[in-house]
Amino acid sequence: MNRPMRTRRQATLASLAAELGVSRTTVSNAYNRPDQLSPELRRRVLETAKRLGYPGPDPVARSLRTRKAGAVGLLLTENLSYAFRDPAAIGVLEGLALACEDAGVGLHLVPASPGREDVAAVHRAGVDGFVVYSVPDDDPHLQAVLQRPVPTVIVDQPQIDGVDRVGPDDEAAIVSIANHIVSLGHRQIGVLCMRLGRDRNDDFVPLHRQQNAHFHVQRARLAALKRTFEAAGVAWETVPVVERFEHHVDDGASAARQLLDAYPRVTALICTSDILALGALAEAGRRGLRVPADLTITGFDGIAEATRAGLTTVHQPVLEKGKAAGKLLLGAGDRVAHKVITLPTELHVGTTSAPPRTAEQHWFGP
Amino acid sequence: MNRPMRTRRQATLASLAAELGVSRTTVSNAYNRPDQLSPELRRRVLETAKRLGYPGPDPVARSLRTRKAGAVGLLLTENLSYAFRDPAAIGVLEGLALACEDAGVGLHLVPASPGREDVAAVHRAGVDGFVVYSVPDDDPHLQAVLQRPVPTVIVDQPQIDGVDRVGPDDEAAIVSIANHIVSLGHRQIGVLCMRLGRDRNDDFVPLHRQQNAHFHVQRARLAALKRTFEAAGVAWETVPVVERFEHHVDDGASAARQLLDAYPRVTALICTSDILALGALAEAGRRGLRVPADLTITGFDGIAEATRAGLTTVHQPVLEKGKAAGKLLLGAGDRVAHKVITLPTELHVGTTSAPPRTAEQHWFGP
DNA sequence: ATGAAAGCGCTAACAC
DNA sequence: GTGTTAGCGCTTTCAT
Repeated sequence: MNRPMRTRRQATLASLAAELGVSRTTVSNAYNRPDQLSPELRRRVLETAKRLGYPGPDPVARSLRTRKAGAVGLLLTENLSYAFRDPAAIGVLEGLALACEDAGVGLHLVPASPGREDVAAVHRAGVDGFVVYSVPDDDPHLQAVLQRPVPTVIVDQPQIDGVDRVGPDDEAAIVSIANHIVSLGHRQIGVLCMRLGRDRNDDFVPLHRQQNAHFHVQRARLAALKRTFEAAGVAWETVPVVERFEHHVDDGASAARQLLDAYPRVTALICTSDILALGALAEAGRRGLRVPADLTITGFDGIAEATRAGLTTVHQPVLEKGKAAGKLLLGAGDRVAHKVITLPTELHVGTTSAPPRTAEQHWFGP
Repeated sequence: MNRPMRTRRQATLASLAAELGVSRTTVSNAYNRPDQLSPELRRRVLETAKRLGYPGPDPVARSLRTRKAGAVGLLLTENLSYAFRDPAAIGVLEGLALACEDAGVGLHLVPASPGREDVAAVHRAGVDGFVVYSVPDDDPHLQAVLQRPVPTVIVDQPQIDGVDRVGPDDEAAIVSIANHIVSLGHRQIGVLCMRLGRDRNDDFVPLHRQQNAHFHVQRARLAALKRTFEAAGVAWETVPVVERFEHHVDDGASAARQLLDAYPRVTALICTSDILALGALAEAGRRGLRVPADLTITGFDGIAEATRAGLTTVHQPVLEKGKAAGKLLLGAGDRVAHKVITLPTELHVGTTSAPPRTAEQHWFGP
């Protein structure tokens, strides 16, 4: 296998045409519309191209002319490690990539860490549309995306009027978890949640922060929990909520530790992600708490590892989410009305939830 | 938050300039070289732009002019699910994405499933270079990439003269595993390996297929094993090698089953990836074989789950691999000589390897 | 500090 | 089946 020359693009479509003594159109057709010229001529063109080291039409020039970049951008503001280590995020990425593959278009990951307020990358991306995945509602990159005159689909959050969106039925999902917990009899609960804004707060979350969370999904989940538990007679102000900025299993563990240290009487820990729940599970083990006898723990997402661990959680179809976003975007055409696609979720009751030990057991127990 | 108009790009840099009664240069400068015009004029330009709904310079046109796409392509020929479900591959992807982020360039995933022989996507990608990850040496997409007049870096495989490459010291790695097994005293071994070519062969692997494998890495690993074991007096023709086309834990399990059914006297199973090894581990459990007392199992990669499982394996720095590839590509400039970067690996002896039960134990055992 | 001129490399009408 | 004509929207010397 020998290397082609790596010198600066020497031949262009025009020079090839000149060399051959034909028009540029003909050369262009040789590549793009084989049926528009005689096979013989086409053969000659391609052969000469090879001889001259002409690599075929320049993709950028073609894009300019055709007004199609052949790629969709993916905005994923969280720092990448956050995304690449969350199986749920990877599922979305895979689904989106699958949809792109089907359509034969590339998937362009936009470099946008939370640190760099540098929105230029969004402007520089040669894409026909954007998928935005789970960013806070005040994200400057998102603003920049919405400025671009191309269709956009948001996955999960935020919810923005007039912008296509695909996400799970979050409301129903979290309510199903909450009802499960309530009906088991739990009244002393605690909540572990993911970051609520772009600022770090690895601590308990006061009410106003819960209500002003910049991540719509987390905000909605907390609100739904509040509603459900208050309906069951639990005063939400008494429910401890602990937040973590990072999203690894260890963070779930430390959050659980912080919460249980301060509220040892809690009988159920509701986590807004499986990752956090897996950490909580580990922490429970470390403290000698039996799950679910001593402590009920629930997650959210339904990732494979959670299933293996028997976690009670709500499963959401992440792969489908990504696929749906891709299809929605690629089929956007000149659609007038915008679309919101809501995907179903499903409560999976595992082996980590059970009724709380009764008050008697607590007071007179072993 | 209100939606910008989604109508076809109405304003261009030229029309903006006309509207303002200034030259296009000035408008361009307002965006790209703020120091080249008076703050006052710049303000006017930007404001008018907003009023006219001009979204800023078109990225594709800019790319054509500057001859910089601001993105690197990633060719990942395997079907995406293969890649997105292998933690080692994800590590590479993350590392590469990190490097791109640092440099402020996008990462363009090229749609190229093995099914679609459609190489056009490679031609259509507006990128400044390519990273190719672990493809067979006869991959047509790879050919297409090499045709393009942009720098290319190959990760892992194949090895091609004159093309930059970054990969682990595979040779040393696999030899360290082999020596470990040999020195423990194993002589009855079996091997589980990943796909050796683009054709499916979920079965035992005859010698000629081993030697002609189109995946360089697998070929090299098998060759190194052969060498090492023959030096220890094991005739390689007697060593069963089972191949799997897919690469999930279940595939490792079924491969182990196939091998152990036919060769029950095997005392050590060498797997060319941790995923396969995890499957083998599961299968061993299913058969009531104790690991490592009854059966030694080793992996390759050092993924997190393997570490948790205590697997004896060779760890390779996947994140670094991706980062190195990105840096190499982005720093390529007009370098003359090509580079090969070899990353160190490390044998991690876990709890899945031990000396074999002696012949006596085999024959007169319980 | 601003403008005029000259393409970057290609494709799409439309004519022949 | 092949060529002619016109840009796509922008940046960049080089003048002024």
